Amino acid sequence: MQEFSRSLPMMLYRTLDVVMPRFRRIFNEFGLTETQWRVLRVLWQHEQIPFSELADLTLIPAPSLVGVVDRLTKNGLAGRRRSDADRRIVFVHATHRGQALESKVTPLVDKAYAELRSSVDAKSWRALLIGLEQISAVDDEGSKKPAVNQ
Amino acid sequence: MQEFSRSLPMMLYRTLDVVMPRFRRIFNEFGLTETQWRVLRVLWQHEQIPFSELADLTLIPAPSLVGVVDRLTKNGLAGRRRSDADRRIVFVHATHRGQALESKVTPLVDKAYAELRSSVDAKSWRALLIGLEQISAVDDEGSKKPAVNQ
DNA sequence: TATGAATAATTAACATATTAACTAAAGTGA
DNA sequence: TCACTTTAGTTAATATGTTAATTATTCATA
Repeated sequence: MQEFSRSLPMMLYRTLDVVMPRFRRIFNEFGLTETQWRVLRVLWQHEQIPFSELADLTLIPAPSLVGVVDRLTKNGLAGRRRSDADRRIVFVHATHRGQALESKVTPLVDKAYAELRSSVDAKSWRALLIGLEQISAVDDEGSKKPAVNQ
Repeated sequence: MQEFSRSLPMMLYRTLDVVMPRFRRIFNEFGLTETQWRVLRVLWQHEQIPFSELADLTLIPAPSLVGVVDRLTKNGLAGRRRSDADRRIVFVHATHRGQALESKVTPLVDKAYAELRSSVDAKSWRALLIGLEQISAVDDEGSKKPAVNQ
């Protein structure tokens, strides 16, 4: 695998290590973890959303998401309602307090994101996102779960 | 932050979600976790290495690495020796059993890596790595720890 | 309509991440 | 040499990730 530290996985991890701390500092100011913020970020654009869709959109594995929603609920930021049509489905939603956070956190996050983006030239930035898009479109032959668009 | 699912962090996480499962399946065949493999991968090229350097090269935070080395030690794959020159420093090394794994795991990992790489055209692959390199060179103004090259 | 397959969410067991605090050892200067 | 600071590794508390198994429903169909 060539230079280990230059392998794709290590480059991805290193990039996250450089990029995320600035965002986590913001989240922590509001008593949120990064994962909790990802959940709220999605809830803010959905009146309510099935648990499994929430897992897909946040990229949080379902077993982890159970605990995340538990803690958001305990902190009064989110809640659950079981579907009447299909009682297996659980809808998750943001409470008023959860919704109120959006206007406070979002500006700071947007600002940090703009700063990050401006620290790299536009062409490289675009090339990077396109490259990530391509790789993440590669499907894993060995995994059991078929791709969504299959 | 534009389309949330197209933001850089989410694209990075999604890419890892697509890329890593194929490798983890290999590691698991040998009773290794991904993190344990990253440690061994580095130990295989160092007779012994200071704990803090191991943390830097594997990108594993020190508090996590303590437990990882503990478990590798318990499984007879690695060990610790405290430095005589500076008794604060702990050297980590692979045992014979740990070293023996290299020739068994590496071919499978190399093969999976080659397959992944061949699933994307060479130009995009290079652009991607260059983009990651640039972003990971951006230093975080707010973080306490100064960059190594400062 | 009873029954086996499929689905959604959860639980369980273990490993790792995050942040802060702590201990032991070494370096520093009065 | 003593008090102060720094460094390396570790511990602690909490949150999340990974895999496999479980529970409750719903589906499909004989």
